[in-house]
Amino acid sequence: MAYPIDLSNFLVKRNKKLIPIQLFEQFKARLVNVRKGQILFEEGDPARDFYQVEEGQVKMYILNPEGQEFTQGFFNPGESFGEPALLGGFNYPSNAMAVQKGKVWRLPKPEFLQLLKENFDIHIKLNEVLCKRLQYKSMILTEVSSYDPGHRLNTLLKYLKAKLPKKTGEEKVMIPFTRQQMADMTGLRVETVIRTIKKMEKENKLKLQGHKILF
Amino acid sequence: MAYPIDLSNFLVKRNKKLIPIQLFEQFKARLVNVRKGQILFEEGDPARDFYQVEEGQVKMYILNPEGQEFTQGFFNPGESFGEPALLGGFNYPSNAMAVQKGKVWRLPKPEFLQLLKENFDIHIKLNEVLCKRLQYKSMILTEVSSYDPGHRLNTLLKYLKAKLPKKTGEEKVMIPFTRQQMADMTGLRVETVIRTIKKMEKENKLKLQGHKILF
DNA sequence: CCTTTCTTATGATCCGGGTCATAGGTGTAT
DNA sequence: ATACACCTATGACCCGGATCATAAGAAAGG
Repeated sequence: MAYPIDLSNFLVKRNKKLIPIQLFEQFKARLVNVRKGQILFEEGDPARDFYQVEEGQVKMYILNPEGQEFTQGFFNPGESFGEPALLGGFNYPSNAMAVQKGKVWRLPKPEFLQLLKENFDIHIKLNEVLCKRLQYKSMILTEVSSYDPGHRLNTLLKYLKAKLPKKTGEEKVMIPFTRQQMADMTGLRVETVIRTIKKMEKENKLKLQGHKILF
Repeated sequence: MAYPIDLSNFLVKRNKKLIPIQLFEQFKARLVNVRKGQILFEEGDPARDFYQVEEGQVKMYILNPEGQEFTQGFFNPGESFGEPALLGGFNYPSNAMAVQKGKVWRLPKPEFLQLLKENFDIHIKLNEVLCKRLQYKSMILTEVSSYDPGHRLNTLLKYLKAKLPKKTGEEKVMIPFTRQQMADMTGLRVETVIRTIKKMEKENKLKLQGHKILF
């Protein structure tokens, strides 16, 4: 289970709205309030709507029978989620949960397709989003399939650093994730992440400020 | 290195052409001859063209520094490849090699975008392809990150079985892959695949006919 | 304030799958 | 027929990360 800290700026650059509010309104999308911990859909559910976060944060994840979680991704304001199942025509392969209280746009598939048809630029942006997600998955897959924990975490941190907004002047960024969350993203155990992070500090691959990771 | 057996019917249903020849001709795409083993692009190359297999088979893969291969996918006639980098705007994260002699369509990005703009149905089909590829990656990622070899191979075989053309009447299909190739697809070692396949036979999860796997 | 619940942390143990060595089987090319 | 390159197969060994136990720090909520 995730620790409820604020993860709001993360995994994809902010202020990159796929679909603007005005278009949602034109196509009569619904803006739904979600409470913290609310499940939006579960593994196996059929995909009928397009979803985009307006406020808050959504996590997609799967649990294996032993209860271990693997995080597929975090989605922030302006970002859509669940499109693969919608456009690929299959049931959701994972769960979606609101990490915190917020608002989410829902647009039924037929209206969504019409919207794409009438807005080529958005359709192209959607392609871009899907492609970047494939890139992320390929990267993680490569790591998980053949590298040791140090390499895996290094790659994850590098990726995060590139996505996080950089404060001018400082060359290191603070990683806004707990070790448990990094474990869930890389398929490692929390103890392994803890030990590896310590080792990486000794090797000067990162700095620790209290428990916070500077990379 | 891959063993040059015929893998022609595999991983995605056949006869599903994304873009028909007539459209390629209309947009003045080039039909390029490729020889067996030819590299079409390599990790790090910028993505400038859209590719679709006309004849033969293309493999995308990465090699880690120790030389171990991880297969990202096989692409058969009618299937496109390399679109993520093209549409996501990043360099190729992996290599593409012709597994056998064949022909490949190449269409520069600007013309490709124009084609999509004028053909909404193809744009939607492209989305579907990308989404299914995401589905496959998520599946493999889930397996690799938290399951044992038996579970991983079972999932891979289940997936393959669903994609392979089924002969009516028979409930088992023959898996057209070597153990090395299955290892490259699941991130396992060939010895582990061999041992696990044998164990699965004892557990009646599959049948062996000589060395061929019936699932 | 205190309690709860999540965090980070560290040591001990264990075992599954990687690694290495060796060998026989199978298909293709010459 | 022979050679070669890749395949399947099996045993021995080992090590890295999972697992389990335990505990102290930090944050959230009443």
